[in-house]
Amino acid sequence: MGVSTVSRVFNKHPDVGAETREKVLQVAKELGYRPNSCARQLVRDTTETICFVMSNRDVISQFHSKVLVGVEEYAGTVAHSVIFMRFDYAPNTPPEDLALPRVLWERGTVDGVIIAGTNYPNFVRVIKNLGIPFVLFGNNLIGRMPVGDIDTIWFDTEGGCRCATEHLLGLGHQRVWFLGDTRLPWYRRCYRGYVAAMEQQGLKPQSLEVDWTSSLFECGVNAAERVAELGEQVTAVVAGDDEIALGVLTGLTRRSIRVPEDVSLVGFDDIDEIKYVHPPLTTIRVPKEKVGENLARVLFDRLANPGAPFLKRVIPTELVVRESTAAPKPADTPPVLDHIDEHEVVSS
Amino acid sequence: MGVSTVSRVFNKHPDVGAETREKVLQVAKELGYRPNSCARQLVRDTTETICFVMSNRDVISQFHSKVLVGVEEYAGTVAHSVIFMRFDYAPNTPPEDLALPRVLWERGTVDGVIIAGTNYPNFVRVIKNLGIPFVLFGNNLIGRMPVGDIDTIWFDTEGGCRCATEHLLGLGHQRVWFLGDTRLPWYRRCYRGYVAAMEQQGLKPQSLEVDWTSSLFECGVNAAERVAELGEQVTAVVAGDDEIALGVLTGLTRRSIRVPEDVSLVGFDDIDEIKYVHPPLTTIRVPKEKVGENLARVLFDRLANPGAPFLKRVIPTELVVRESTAAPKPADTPPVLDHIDEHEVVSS
DNA sequence: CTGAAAGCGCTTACAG
DNA sequence: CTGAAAGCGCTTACAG
Repeated sequence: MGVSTVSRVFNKHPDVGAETREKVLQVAKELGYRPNSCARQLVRDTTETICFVMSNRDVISQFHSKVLVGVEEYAGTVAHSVIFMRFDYAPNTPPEDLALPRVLWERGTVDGVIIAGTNYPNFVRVIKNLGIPFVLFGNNLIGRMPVGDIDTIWFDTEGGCRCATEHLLGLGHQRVWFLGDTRLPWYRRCYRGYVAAMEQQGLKPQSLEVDWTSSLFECGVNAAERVAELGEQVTAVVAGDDEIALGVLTGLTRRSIRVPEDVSLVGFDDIDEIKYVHPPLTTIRVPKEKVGENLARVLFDRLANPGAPFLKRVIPTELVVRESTAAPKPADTPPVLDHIDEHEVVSS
Repeated sequence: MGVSTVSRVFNKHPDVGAETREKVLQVAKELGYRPNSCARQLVRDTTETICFVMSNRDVISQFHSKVLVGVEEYAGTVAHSVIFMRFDYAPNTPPEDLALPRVLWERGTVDGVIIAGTNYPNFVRVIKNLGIPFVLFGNNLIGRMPVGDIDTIWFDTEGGCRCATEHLLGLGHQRVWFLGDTRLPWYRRCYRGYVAAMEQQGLKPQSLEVDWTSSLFECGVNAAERVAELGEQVTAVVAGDDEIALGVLTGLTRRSIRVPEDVSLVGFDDIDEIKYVHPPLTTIRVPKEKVGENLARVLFDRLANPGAPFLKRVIPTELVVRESTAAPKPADTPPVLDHIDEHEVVSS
């Protein structure tokens, strides 16, 4: 019984005699034989593995958890495993000085890489120059970088935020403010969507100014103070993400400003937590697993077809209306006093 | 320039001439040579990889996110990558029928595996019988299984819950109820800790009965109804985990039962969300990254020393007092009416 | 349908 | 200090 026959049996090669096959399987079972994938990978020049790198993050956010699951799931359908790896680097390190982790630097470990987390052009360039097939999660890229010669997956921040703003305008709001750190590209995109919706209605876009050095939640809490100061000038706020919105909600609640009776509030992301708060937040849902699935799909497409044109794929986002948004109160109606009853009415 | 010299240079072998080394590095750079780890692994009979399997879970919980990070971090220190893999199986499948994923079944893919997620004895047995080095995260194991011949890592549920209960008793509570689905082993351990603390004080342990078929959050909400019915008979509740506690908090708030003024509440886990709620929950902190680190550490110890005695390591948990627990109100004092002011006092 | 042989890209004794 | 040679466990033409 030659070794090549055993190989054929285990690779389900068609032309091998039925009884030979049985015998091989039989003997293999008795001997506890299990093929060595490393040897196979060496000769076939494929690693059956991709790498999911999460750059510059200490924790796996809920978003990244779900993206990772989406990636793992899709990879499974094409018989690939996924290595999860964190990787920290400085934005300013010149590409030639950037020390890559072994998994990426060496050959024979991964067929391709998905670049997630927060990224900067230097790292992306290194991977590109090395010739490793990859796809980049675009939303959290910081810094100028042409994306014409790479594959990127995005979710639609601008469209989502525009939609959120339009939802508020549709409810009759006019004094809608934006809250987000517009120095960061993802909040800037968010802001653009907000501005587009406002200007469409001839309304003036306005941004709540806060100090962005604390945690997002705390910044939200602080922003609530600004909202309190502005009083009647703000009837709704569009937050750059749910964590900020959660802070705003907490800050407003502490000041007895009611959501949505006094101020409507909308977040972005649709993290699970916003179901636990009172009231549950209206938000823009990002299809996180789908982002992961697309990252993987595009990577495997690239692997299968290295010469194909590069892709920039944008995944649509979706408005989820919950209980934190309502029509603004008519200016001359006195506020309802009973908090609990008021809310029961709204949520029914 | 022989291939063995190149190998020596890249493996930092000491006895290689300085100028030879330089030349090799020089030429390697010019040619863009990068070693193939797959070939190295084949000859060295090590994969430089471990597998983190998360069994029977659709999503990566916050707990598992952090455990995974802990694992990845430790693995990095010993130059190993970690493959993240979900794996679903039925509890009742006989071990011999359990179809293992390739990564585990074949040789040469991983040196060892960390079994996390929710597990049953059948899968653990298969891995054990296959002879793959592994360590099991014990807390979410369901079903009877001797752990004398395997390595397990646990966090201390019973001690934590006992500590939480003692905290309440120390505040003067007597009518402390437990809430958790005691058909599941982790809540049962929690319950045991609660019972131990109660009985120590000569108090009768009592468990809130609810239907456990909905989500944990919903079950908590429903339990709040029972609390409302019981009225003065319950001054504090010990929840089996934070998600349940969050449900209880929401349910109580909807019924205008104040936490902690009317009822004290303590959770278990210390998930991030409980900082966003009002009041922030007292809970038992599980050191999640440390659980991950220990899973990895014990696995690599096992790899280094296959004959060592098997280990059951229990990671201590820790009480975190926040604002959801306070002394019970004196029976004859009328309840304070102003919700906001009352809370400001408590939280200061 | 089956087996002997070459070869994947390394590492590691073994000579020199 | 350096190189030729064997070998890791497979796959895949190539003969038969």
